[in-house]
Amino acid sequence: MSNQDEQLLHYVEEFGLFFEQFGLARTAGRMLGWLLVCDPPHQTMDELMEVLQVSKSSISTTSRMLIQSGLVNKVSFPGERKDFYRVSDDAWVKAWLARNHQTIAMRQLADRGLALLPEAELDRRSRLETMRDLYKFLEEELPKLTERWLEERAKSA
Amino acid sequence: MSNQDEQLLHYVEEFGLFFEQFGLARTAGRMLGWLLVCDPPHQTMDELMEVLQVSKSSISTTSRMLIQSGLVNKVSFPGERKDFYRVSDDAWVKAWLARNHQTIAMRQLADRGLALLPEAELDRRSRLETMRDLYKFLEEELPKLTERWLEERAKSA
DNA sequence: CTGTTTGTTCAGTATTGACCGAACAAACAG
DNA sequence: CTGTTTGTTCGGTCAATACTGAACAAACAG
Repeated sequence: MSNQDEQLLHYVEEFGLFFEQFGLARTAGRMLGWLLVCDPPHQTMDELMEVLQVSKSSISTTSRMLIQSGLVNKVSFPGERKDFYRVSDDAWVKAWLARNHQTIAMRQLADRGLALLPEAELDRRSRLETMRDLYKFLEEELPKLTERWLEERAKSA
Repeated sequence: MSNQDEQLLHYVEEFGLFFEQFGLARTAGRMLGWLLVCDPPHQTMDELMEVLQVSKSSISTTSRMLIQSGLVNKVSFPGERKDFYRVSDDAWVKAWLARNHQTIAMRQLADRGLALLPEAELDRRSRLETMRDLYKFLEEELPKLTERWLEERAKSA
């Protein structure tokens, strides 16, 4: 194994650990990391098993999850029986949009709490209102930011 | 127990489950949820034990973590030996800032990967560049958004 | 100084979930 | 039809971790 491959594998581990912080499975992070640096960009299950040193079943389960979340695509080629996996072109926009959705969920959560507190108890409501106001603001502003990014991206391409 | 208390406890459970999604411990989410709706806003360990039905040691560990993350403050009162816990005034801004920091970490992660790939292999670098470009954009724009929020907040207060 | 209140730390337990190997299913080649 | 390739599903195992109870430490009251 070349020196560069060794460094890349180390990097892939780092990638796995990083995404583990966010509740993603270790293997999912590693697979994503490898698919970002591998050559060619599309890889088979066998190749992933070999590189990441995990079982076929892990690859199967993990890839299904990554595909479900939109970060990875399954690709096929004529005359080739194996499936290939590669990172989605818009993987990171998808990831970013998923986080925007979380802010909506936060605002909704705050609202559900406020619905349980009497209108009259102003002081008691203020904590949840602070929460709701921030996430409401983000709920409105983040899509604009995303839009700006997509435009800027389209221009430079 | 009143009907409202029952609904609130249900809500607190919901809160716990929601934050569990993000890797936060169940109890931490429950505690945060309760501290958002309780009356008065400051609560003792004993009260939290009673309401959340968890051990003293759990409250101790969990509160320390929540204080560490800046979401909760420890408060005391003259002539009162017990400690009180309450949600921090700027808890949600803190939470939001923590997420901004994650985008920085993402950009750095992408850059570390790019450092391992030869300058010449343009195709191979493009995946990581896509990742880095988005998070670079967010790294620059999110602080501006936060700033706007703080100004708006200051005005209406 | 003695006993009580308050909070932290630690060893043990239980639950969750990621991973593996094997059995299975489906598609294809000969 | 038969055997091979490819991928999924499922039961079992192992590791991580949240939680508990008990022992401990620290601060205070009498």
